[in-house]
Amino acid sequence: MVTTPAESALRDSPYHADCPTRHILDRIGDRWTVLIVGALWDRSNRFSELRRRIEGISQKMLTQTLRGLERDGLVRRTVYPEVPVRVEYALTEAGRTLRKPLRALEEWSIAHLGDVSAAQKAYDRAD
Amino acid sequence: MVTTPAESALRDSPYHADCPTRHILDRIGDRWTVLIVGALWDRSNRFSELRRRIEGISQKMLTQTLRGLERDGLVRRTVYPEVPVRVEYALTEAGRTLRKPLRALEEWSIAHLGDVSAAQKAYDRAD
DNA sequence: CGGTATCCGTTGTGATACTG
DNA sequence: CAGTATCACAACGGATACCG
Repeated sequence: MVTTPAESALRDSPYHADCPTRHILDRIGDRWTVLIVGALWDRSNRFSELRRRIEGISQKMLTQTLRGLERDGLVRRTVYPEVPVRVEYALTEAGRTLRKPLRALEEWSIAHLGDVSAAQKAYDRAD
Repeated sequence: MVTTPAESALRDSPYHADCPTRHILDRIGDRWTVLIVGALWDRSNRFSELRRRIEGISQKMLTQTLRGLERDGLVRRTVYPEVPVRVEYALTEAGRTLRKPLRALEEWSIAHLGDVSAAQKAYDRAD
């Protein structure tokens, strides 16, 4: 039997810091991670390629987010010692397993974000 | 046909700010939302009850997070004008639809967080 | 090319005091 | 009981300059 978010969310303490769902949100909940994972979905990318494809990301945040993903074993960094140096980033097998939960999030968004937006407008008009 | 995170993540601009997956992460990616949704999973709760059940949450963050969920139509707030006043919070039908994506996140966490933790240790030992 | 280092504004969160 | 108001502080992220 699989536990529900409801059950596990309240099973742990203190601060429920080890709620499993909170842990993955710490991992993918930031501004850039899902965009990088998305960009690496089909094939590996060079650093500069990622920078171009992900509009608005700074060099700092691209490096920082990639380092985090590499540290967690979700992305593999490969350096080809050519001149100039070439660095390729690719999802690992573990990284690919993110597909299912990310897909679930995306499907919810597509199905419900219109309602959420309407609810916000109604709420703001009311008060 | 359903789009993948990979495809949709890079379709939009600028900053890919309207990637659907990013939008739901803006909604549930904070520190307290999933814990509150979890606490409301089976039944409605009073304000003080939520405060007791969710260890470590401050009054400010509980209020603030509940207001956001109410504004988005995911939680319904009901005031019973007794003395002293009683306020009940419950998930709406829309709020209950979060079950599927939250469950997917939780299953990933349970299946993979051990590997992630091991990868972190290996990475930190290496460098 | 693929980074690091530094500075700095913004945002998220917590502590505390007060209120209808 | 269920909040609101205010202050303080740390983390996040962007801009810029520099480097192997």
